[in-house]
Amino acid sequence: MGRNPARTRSEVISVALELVERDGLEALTLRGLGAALGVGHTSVYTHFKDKHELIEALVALAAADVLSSNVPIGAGPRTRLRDLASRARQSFTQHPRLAPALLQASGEVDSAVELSRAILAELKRAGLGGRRLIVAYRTLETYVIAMSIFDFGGAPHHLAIRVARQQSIDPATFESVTTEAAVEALNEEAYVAGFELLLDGFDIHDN
Amino acid sequence: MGRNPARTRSEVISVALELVERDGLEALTLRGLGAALGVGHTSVYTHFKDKHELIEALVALAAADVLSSNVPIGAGPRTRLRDLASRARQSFTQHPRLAPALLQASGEVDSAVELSRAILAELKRAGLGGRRLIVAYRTLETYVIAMSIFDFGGAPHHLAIRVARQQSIDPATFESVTTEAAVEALNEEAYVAGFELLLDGFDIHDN
DNA sequence: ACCTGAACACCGTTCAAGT
DNA sequence: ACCTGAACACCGTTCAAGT
Repeated sequence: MGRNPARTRSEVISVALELVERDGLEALTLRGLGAALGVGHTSVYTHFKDKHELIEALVALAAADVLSSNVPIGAGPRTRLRDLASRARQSFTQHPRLAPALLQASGEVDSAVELSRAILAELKRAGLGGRRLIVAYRTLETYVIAMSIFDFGGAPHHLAIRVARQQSIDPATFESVTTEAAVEALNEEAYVAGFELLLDGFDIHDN
Repeated sequence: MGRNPARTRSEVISVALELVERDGLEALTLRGLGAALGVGHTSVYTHFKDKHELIEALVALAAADVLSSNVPIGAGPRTRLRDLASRARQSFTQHPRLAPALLQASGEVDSAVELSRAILAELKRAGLGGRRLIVAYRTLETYVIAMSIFDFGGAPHHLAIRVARQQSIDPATFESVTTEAAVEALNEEAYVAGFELLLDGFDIHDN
């Protein structure tokens, strides 16, 4: 009958993303999405051949603008890498409910590829080459993506609480480790500490 | 009617794990599992109140024996940590198809908690304390789990191929980076390199 | 205690049909 | 091009029933 007004592809994506953010990825349903759009559930097939293709679009959006420009031109390789990495971390963690999908899809996500190319370029600029270049590249890239996805998968918080409980940890330290805000801050601090140590170890400087 | 022979809980788990290893986690179906067991699909509810509970059991098994003893007694903290970490990495990567479930569940997995406690103990033995202890612990633990889960999520292989294709990389290097075996070796090399750099950076020695 | 089959409320996907 | 509703083959889960 075609009585309802038409939805654009990006309308569908953004409503789907809202649903995922509210109820989680596993709760995303074509039927529920149709209802949220005020449309029959089979209308989604106008824009996406598959539920899988829809999720791919969500992942692509979540991982987008890793390299949204304004990276300080003229900066040294170390500064550039740090900036690049934290931008990637940000975009990978903006939508934590998508983490499981990201885990499977990141090989196909354009912005992940962009990140890879940028990392490689900066490492070359820092003077690395040969096998050492390849290893450093792989370590840094995996570090950024894996640490970021994992931090916001929800696991670390429960883990911290359980560990703190079983260790005989003084109350102040316990508090500083198990509060949700504290865990987030600690995740960030641990990420930064590790990243800087890797940059040190691979001899990457701004020179 | 109860005509079929009874299945034990661990029989159910091991057959389910076989199915997951062959067809992936998303293909695990109570009905399919029942068929594989030669049993009505509702029989699974005898041992598990939920599909979720079944998957939790699979994850627990996959992450088990992280600390299956025979860690060289008398060894220094650095050696112990290296050993602990590689054992954890091994057990986390033995069942790559479970990676998505692991990502969500690792906070509840006993062996992950064991790993945490062991890491903390060794770091203390290495002389770390206060905030520095906490940060080092968090960085190392997340590094081991996240890098291991991510390496075997399947993403890196496709990523390597796409990047190598877009860079102007000489054929020999291309081959050394995109062969499946090469990717696996590179993942391992990158993991080890990063881990040693972190140990260096946190001043962890065998003393 | 363990298995069974029917039933229920849900899925994703296809398709002929409408505008 | 986009929406629709019915239909199909699947899900997980519940439950009364068997042994």
